[in-house]
Amino acid sequence: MPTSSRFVVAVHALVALAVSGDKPLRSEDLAHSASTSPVVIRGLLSRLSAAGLTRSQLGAGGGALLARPAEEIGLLEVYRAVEDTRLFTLHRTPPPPDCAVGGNIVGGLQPALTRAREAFEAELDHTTIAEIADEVARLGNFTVPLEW
Amino acid sequence: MPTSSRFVVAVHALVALAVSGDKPLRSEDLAHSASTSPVVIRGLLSRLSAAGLTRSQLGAGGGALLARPAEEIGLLEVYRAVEDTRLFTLHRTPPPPDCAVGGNIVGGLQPALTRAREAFEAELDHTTIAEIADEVARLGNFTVPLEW
DNA sequence: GGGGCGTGTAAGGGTGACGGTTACACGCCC
DNA sequence: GGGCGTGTAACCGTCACCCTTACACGCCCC
Repeated sequence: MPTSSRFVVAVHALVALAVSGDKPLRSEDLAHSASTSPVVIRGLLSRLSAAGLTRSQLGAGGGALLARPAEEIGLLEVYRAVEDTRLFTLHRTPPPPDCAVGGNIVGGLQPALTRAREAFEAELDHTTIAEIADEVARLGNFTVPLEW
Repeated sequence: MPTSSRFVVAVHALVALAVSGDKPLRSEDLAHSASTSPVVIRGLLSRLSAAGLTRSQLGAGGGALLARPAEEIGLLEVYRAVEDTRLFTLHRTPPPPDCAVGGNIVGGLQPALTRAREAFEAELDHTTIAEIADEVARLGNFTVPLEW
């Protein structure tokens, strides 16, 4: 399955906003930085602002800003805000309920799948946009906020 | 993205084989139990046998069998055997290296993504086909091996 | 030893999500 | 008020997934 690149691009955009500080960034700027199109970025920002992670300033000199300090934005929130797909996909058509295995496999398997998903999410929740931004600044040898 | 249902269907097939005991099951039987087609099942069995989890008996009365005790087959092995997609998809086209963020985001983000993937895989590795089979038998109120 | 059963694999088609593009209405700052 | 930038809809190309059909091969049973 092609999983979507939305999560990584959304983190990219949020890190760019964190690095930018108080200066709003246009969707065109973010699109250039992430090698995608402004419309895709605006679609992501639409979801992120609905989740309370960003806000937008209209008009000339406008653009996107973080709605909260980068230290308070965890990767799990970002993941949930932009990713539609589930970690596991069940049978395309449900198995027959009158089958000994088919009728009980979903119920029997679900707890294990849930545990794996929760372990995944808990680990994502441990990291914040600020940590990623700091690491990017360290790798790129620059300081936050960065003047473009 | 539609993620693939291969993992769940593969576990379904392996649980059916575990429940069946020594009696080989045809791809047609497994397909019926999982509400899919025999060709899809054979494609999964092909991957599972390549991974050393199942083996096949040709000819009349033939079918698929577990190559190892169900207690020794972990869900992570199954996942790796049949699933092609990655948990995270990076930018469709790589970000520009000369960008302060674009040039370092992948390197800065990778460790967090790896930790999440490893937590996910470690949790999957804790569960075996035998445990799922036991739970299915409990829910279905039957005993293993089951006569069909 | 031959007939038939069952596997393994390839090819083609339908479906759905994703990402890109174009287009356009609205709101806000200069 | 003019222009900048956002927000959203519509359309399209692409790709993985799953299903179906088809067929060659290997093995068991009679």
